[in-house]
Parts: sequence; C-alpha cells; structure tokens
Amino acid sequence: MTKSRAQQKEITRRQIIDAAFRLLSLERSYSSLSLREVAREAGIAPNSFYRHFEDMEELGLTLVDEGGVALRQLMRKARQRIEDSGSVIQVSVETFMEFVRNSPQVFHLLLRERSGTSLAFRKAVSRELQYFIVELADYIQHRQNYTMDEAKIQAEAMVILVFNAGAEALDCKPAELKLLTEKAILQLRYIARGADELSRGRQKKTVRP
Amino acid sequence: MTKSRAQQKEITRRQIIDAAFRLLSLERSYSSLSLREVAREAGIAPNSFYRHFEDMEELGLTLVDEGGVALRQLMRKARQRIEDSGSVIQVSVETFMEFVRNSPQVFHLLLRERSGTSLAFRKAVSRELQYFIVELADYIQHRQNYTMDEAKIQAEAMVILVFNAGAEALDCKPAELKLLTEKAILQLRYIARGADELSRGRQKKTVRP
DNA sequence: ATTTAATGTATACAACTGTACGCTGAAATA
DNA sequence: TATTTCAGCGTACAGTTGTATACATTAAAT
Repeated sequence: MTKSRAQQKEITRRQIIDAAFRLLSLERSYSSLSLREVAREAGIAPNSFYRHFEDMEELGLTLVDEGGVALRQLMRKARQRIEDSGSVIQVSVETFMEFVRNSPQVFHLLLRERSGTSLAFRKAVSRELQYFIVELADYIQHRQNYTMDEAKIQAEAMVILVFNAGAEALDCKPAELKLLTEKAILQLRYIARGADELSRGRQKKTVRP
Repeated sequence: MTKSRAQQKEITRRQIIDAAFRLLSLERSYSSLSLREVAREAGIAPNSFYRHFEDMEELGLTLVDEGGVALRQLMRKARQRIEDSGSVIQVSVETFMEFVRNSPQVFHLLLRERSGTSLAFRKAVSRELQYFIVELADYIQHRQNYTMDEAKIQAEAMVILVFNAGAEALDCKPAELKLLTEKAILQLRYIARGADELSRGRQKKTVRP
C-alpha cells in the first residue's frame, strides 16, 4: 500500500516537530536552534523545511500550541483525580510537577518563550497560561463568593507560583523535588487563605463555614 | 596629561559593558548577541574583546552582577521611603516597577537569564534574587513571629510575583501600569495575610493585634 | 636608555547560517 | 493515458560568526 501525498506530508511535518522538541533541553533554547539543525535532526534537506513552515517562528508557535494542549490534557485528568481524592491544590501542583519532569522540553519552551524576544511567542504562551488562570478562577469563584476580578488575580498568582516551582524543578535533584512541591503547595494555601480573609473583611455579612 | 594603562583599560572595559547593555531590548536577548556585535557597538576590534573578557559568558555574568547591584541600591532607597510614608508592600512594589520601566535592559537580562541556557547565568540571577528574599524574610520575621523557613517561603512567593509583574510591565502601555501595580500589591497582601492566618492556626497562643 | 609587557589592530580562515534556483519523481487530476 | 502539481533534494552564494596569528604602539619596569 502506498501512502497518499497528504499522509506523507503529515508524517514529515511531524518529524520536524518532533525533531525540534528533541533538540530542546536545559542547555538549548528554541531561539538558539537553526533551521538547518532542525532539518538535519528531522532527516530532511534544509530547503524541505519550507514546504511545511514559513520560517522558524511559525514552527515555534506550533510547538507552543502543541505543548499547551498536552499540558491542558494532563491537568484535565488531574481534575478527575481531585474528585475522588483530596485537596485541589495538592493534586494540581503534584500533577503539574510530574508534567515538568516527564516533558521537560515542553515546559522549557513555555517557560523561556514567556519572556523571550518574540512578541508572537510571548502572546502565545500568555494565551496558554490564560486557559489555566480562567479555569482556576472559575473553580475558585464557584466555591466561594468572590468577584470574577478577585478570583482571577488570585488564580494568576497561583499559576505564576506553580510555574516558578516548575522552573526550579528542572534544575533540582529528584530528592529535592518533594520539598519543592510542598513549598509551592504552602504558597498557594497562603494565597487561598489570604484572599479568603481579605474578601471576607470587605463583605457586609458572610457566614463562616 | 596622558592616561595610565590601567585607567585606559578600565575605560574600554566600561565601553564594552555599556555597549552590551545598550544592545539588550525587548527584541534582543543576551544570548542572541555576538561577540563581534558587542565589539562593533563598543567601537573596538573584535579581538580586543579578549583583552577584557574570556568570552561572552564572562561578560554576561558581569552584566548580571552590575544589574543586581543597581537593583539592590534602588531597593535600599525604597526602605528609606517606607520609614516616613506608608505601606511596605506598596512602596516596595512601586519602587520595583519604576526600576523596570527606567532600566528595562537590566531587568530583561535578569528575567531572561533566570531561565536561560547557561547554568552559570541561572545561578547568578538566582543569587541576586536570594538577596531580596533573605532581606524580605528578615523583615517579615522581625515583625511577626514566624520561623525562618516560613518567612523565606513567604518572601520568595512575594519576590516571584513582583518579578512577574515586572515582566508584564515591560510589554504593557503606561496607562496599564498602575493597574498592574495594584494587582501585584493585592497578590502580596493575600500572601501576607494568608501566611499570618495559617501560622496563627498552628500556634498555641497568639494575641491578635 | 633599553627591555619588557600589554592594549589594541588588521588579516585570514574555516564553520555555519538562511535561502534562491532548478531539478526529479511520483501522486493527483483531467 | 497524458498532464499537472508538489514534496523533497542538490548546488550555490553571500553573509556572519569565533578566534588564531602576526604586528604596532606605548606605558611600565629594568
């Protein structure tokens, strides 16, 4: 059976994407990758790259999208875990940390391009983060009676801190991982509790649980 | 009057450092600078660079150090402002935001190299952040009776959030700056209050102020 | 006054980059 | 079956890079 043209093209496209992810590491940022390098790793001629992507920026944005999707899928599973067992904060943070350790390249990409030189990249990563922030804000608002603004500010702080913990996790030894996770959990609890107290202070009447 | 050798060397060294800072921007990260480019901007021959720095990494570490010093000096001034007027959190955050807007290149450098490809850079930036964290933790611990660990975890969360607000400030319009600052202040208050409540919960007896 | 040492330069080279051009073979279409 | 389309390749070119080597100038040391 011979492959259709579209199928073969899709395969090559995947090879390029996978090659790029493979090249990312602690010592190698996306912006330091050259087109030729990616082509080499993908096993194609440099010029063939252009049959699939306009330039490296377009490939990069594709990687950010793919990475975001992968991360969101994982966090959706985390929510299932929450249903039957335990604390939202703990399960979420632990799930995220697992992701960072299992797919460090993806996390590297998101982490670095969030403050990278390309506006398009920064916006793309920011958009991925917004998904989390909004989902988390919804969740928070659903359980307590915050305004949406309050909930978002709270959610954003949490996402930033978890992201930061992920960044530290990349550099640390496996033994230190647990400590790092606990630190992040505690920081998130500070925020949850603090937001709780401060919003209660502003409200006329709220029954303490 | 002729210049002594050491004096002239120091002048050229400064030209290199200043040139490198000048080249940094939203669109230009340190790792994307070439040795030749810096030499060109500094007005010297490419090879002359080596008379002052082993390689680009050594220059970069020097920049991180200088940036850290500048930032710390500014924050020290902030503490004076706190003495006579108002909230610690508010003054600190506002001071930091001013720094970001006034010396964006320095902040760019710290922000990016914090998650960059060079371990030496990451460590250098991390060390700069530790200065702030420790100072803030001391301050926190001095006012309330936390353990040092608690105070540090709290301080770290605060520094991370302020840093993040700074990153957002780089991309935003001047009009949005105030809103951004207020958001960060609120986030820090969440943490302060949350830590306060959670540590009180653990203590046998504490008199509410 | 002579020698030494060091700052800065000019030239050169090999390695790598992005990408323009033209070609090939085979799948898709007519 | 004949024609068109298009993914992929090879060659080529101009530009940039880090840095090795050799040399000039001149302050500092002898």
